[in-house]
Amino acid sequence: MELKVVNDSRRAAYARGRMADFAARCRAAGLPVTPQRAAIIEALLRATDHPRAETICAEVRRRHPHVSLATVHRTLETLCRIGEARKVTTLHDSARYDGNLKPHHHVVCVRCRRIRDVEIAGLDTALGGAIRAPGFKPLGWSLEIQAVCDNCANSGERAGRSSETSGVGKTPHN
Amino acid sequence: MELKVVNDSRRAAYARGRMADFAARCRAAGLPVTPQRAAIIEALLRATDHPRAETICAEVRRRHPHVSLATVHRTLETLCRIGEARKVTTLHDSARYDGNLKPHHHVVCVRCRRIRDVEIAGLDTALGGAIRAPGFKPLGWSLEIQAVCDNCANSGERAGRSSETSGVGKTPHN
DNA sequence: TTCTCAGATGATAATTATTATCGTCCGGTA
DNA sequence: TACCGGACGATAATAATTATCATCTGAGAA
Ligand SMILES: [Mn+2]
Ligand SMILES: [Mn+2]
Ligand SMILES: [Zn+2]
Ligand SMILES: [Zn+2]
Repeated sequence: MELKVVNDSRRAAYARGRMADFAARCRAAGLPVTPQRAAIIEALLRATDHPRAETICAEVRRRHPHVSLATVHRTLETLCRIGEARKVTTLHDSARYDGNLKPHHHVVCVRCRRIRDVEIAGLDTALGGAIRAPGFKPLGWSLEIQAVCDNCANSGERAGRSSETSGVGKTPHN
Repeated sequence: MELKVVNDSRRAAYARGRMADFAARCRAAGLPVTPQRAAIIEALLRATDHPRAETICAEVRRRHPHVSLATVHRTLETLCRIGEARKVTTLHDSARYDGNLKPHHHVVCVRCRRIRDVEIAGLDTALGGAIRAPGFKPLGWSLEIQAVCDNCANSGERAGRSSETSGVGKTPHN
């Protein structure tokens, strides 16, 4: 299993491609194309470090000093909803603790935020030899499986917060 | 690669074992053994769903109605620091967004919270066939590698928040 | 082009989670 | 049993996010 840190040099081309049809994709999603939205996706695509709302806001304000931080928050969630961005941190709202010290991984229900332990035989052994990220000293790793639990699947209701749709797509990984 | 949801039935025995030497391990870490600490670790070990501070507080208050929520927060962080618990959510403090829609994973510096993209050839293919968690409909997954970046390793300073030590251990996974 | 309006934005208040402060209390040791 | 440093409870402060609401604007209709 080969690990490599993604090369920044390809980002520019990727970003340009994404910006090219951004307006069209907005309209396809039924959203007006506002200058704020364009500036925000542009800043997000330019960033290589998975920025927070406030960082993006600061970046956007260099050209559009009037934009509100609330708009940046709202827009980022909107971009996640229409699949133009994703949230790296699916469980950032409140800290969750674990008393189980044995190596294991987690499956998370994106609706009710239930978290259950899972063991994946062979994964840790396979990764153990492969994790050599240049520029970083690895300490450990954890796999999070995003899912919908049977409870939530049956009852159409949402027990969790608003972020069900953000960050997780249909395709493997997000 | 075989995935299985961890059986609850083994939890009771595990919890009993952990409680047995909890006092000793506290003293070994130089911490007084207070009734609050015992009650909190007990509640955490009893829980199977990776509770939040407030949930644990509610549970603890059934027997000790006087405990403060602040103490529960403090104690959970302390337990993480001495390795009696861990935080499932290493990046819960503020949301981080990603414009890169291509399947990839992340390496996170536990000090400055820098997040970089990594690609791990073969991982997604290997997991794709294996992810069948009973009770859950999987939507996707993501691997987070905890690490210390070279910047932080050199400068002994901490640029990030307090949670460097919590949640991540020396051993693979955490 | 001008008109119209649903929805977007900005300003700001409210909410939520967490951490800091500080006076009092107590576990551990002599 | 008396002492002391750290832990606790109460509460204030902070940080991130979300809600509210008056105003503005993108985009289709005329
Ligand atoms: Mn767990
Ligand atoms: Mn990424
Ligand atoms: Zn659920
Ligand atoms: Zn760092």
